[in-house]
Amino acid sequence: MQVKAPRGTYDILPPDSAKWQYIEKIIYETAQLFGYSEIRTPIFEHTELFERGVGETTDIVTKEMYTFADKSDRSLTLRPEGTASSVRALIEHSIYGGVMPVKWYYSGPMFRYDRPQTGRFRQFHQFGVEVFGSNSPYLDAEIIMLLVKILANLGLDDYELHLNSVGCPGCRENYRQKLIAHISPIKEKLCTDCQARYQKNPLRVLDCKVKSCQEAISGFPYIYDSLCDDCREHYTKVKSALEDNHIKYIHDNNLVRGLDYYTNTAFEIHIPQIGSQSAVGGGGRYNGLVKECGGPDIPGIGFALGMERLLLALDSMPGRIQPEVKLDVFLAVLDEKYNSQALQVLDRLRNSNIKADRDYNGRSMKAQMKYADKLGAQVVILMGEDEVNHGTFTIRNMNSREQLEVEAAQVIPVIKDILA
RNA sequence: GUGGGUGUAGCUCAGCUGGUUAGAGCACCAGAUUGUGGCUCUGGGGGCCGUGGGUUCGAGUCCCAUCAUCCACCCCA
Repeated sequence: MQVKAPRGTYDILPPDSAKWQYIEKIIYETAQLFGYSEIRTPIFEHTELFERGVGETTDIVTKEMYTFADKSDRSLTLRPEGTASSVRALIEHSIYGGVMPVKWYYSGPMFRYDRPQTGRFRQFHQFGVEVFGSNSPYLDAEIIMLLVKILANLGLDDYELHLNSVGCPGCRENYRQKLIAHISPIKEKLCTDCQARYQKNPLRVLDCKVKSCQEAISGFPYIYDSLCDDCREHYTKVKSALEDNHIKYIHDNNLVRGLDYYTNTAFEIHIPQIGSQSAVGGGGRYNGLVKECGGPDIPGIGFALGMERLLLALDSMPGRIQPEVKLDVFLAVLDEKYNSQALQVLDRLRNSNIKADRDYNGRSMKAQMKYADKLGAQVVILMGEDEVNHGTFTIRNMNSREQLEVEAAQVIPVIKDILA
């Protein structure tokens, strides 16, 4: 049996690869406009990093990691997300000793052993940003503005921005107690998952998708009401900054992030029309994470975008992108004795920044014309006995069907004129 | 990890209640007189009918398993 790509992985081939290049370019340029610089970290890390950084009780760590032992029996893990590596790099290179805040972006494949589904793969791609060294609520607002700007530049405007604050560890403990107190009396009404987890992490019950749980918890206290003065003030400033900048958001009391390290501001972007995996991006503040990973006590905030989901969203909104890699010039070589000479002609065209190609499979002239048409060539250059003898080339405009014979030296200007 | 759907040419699919050399459209290649594309016509190449078992005189068609894929749950980006 032939070998296929492993479950949950896939190949990105033309013409789809052009779509990827298109959205990557827009995203990187937007991030750079906001003052971010790129980092590239390893695709695998010590398993311990993710256990510490992502949280040992999370689903990601407990059941979704690609963990393996190398030949020296080190336990390594294919990265399931990008924040932990960023934090590790920040600490390892003592970046916090320099100018703060540090604004980074990254992009690349992530790995999670999940059941594949629409918008969910085992190897998927994320773009993310991280900022270290500032606790300003206006930075929270700016990072959300970056996220919104990226979506706008991609032509995506039909989305929902959900916002909440999960407070600091103090608020959370306070809230946890309140929640447990409220859930305990009616725990029989909850699904088995929630019954199992409400003691340890009652926050998870809030965004449980089971209807009966949602019904059971209606009227329950919100974390917003348990925020301490500092956290409440922080959240209020974030909201008003967004309002001042005309960013529409939905305060979502049920939004709690799945990763343990989040504090204060949490946000998610949803595009419902792409299916049940509607979260295109999400992030928040993680003020305790750097310290937790062995660094100094400095705050951080970031978000990640799911590239596959962005593509799904763009595909669901027709006409958003149609990047075509068309050929400028096709060189039809009418006699094989000019094969080598033809390469020189192509070289000259390409040196003038003209996208040019030719046939290598011995096609007839007619077949070469068809081939040129399929490649989307705007111009065909004919190179046959007549032309070579006269020191000229015949240039055919494929759109107007006009043809003219020009001196060798005039070929590039004439073609540039047609392409312009 | 749970539930359901689907696996026939590169792609989209047809193949009636099991019956002889497995089809269509699109795509690909070649022709329709001399060195000319998009339309049309003609011809051609290409399928261990996902894989492995089983039932049967006979299986693309029925049964089981397995793998893959899709949809949803779960989780998340």
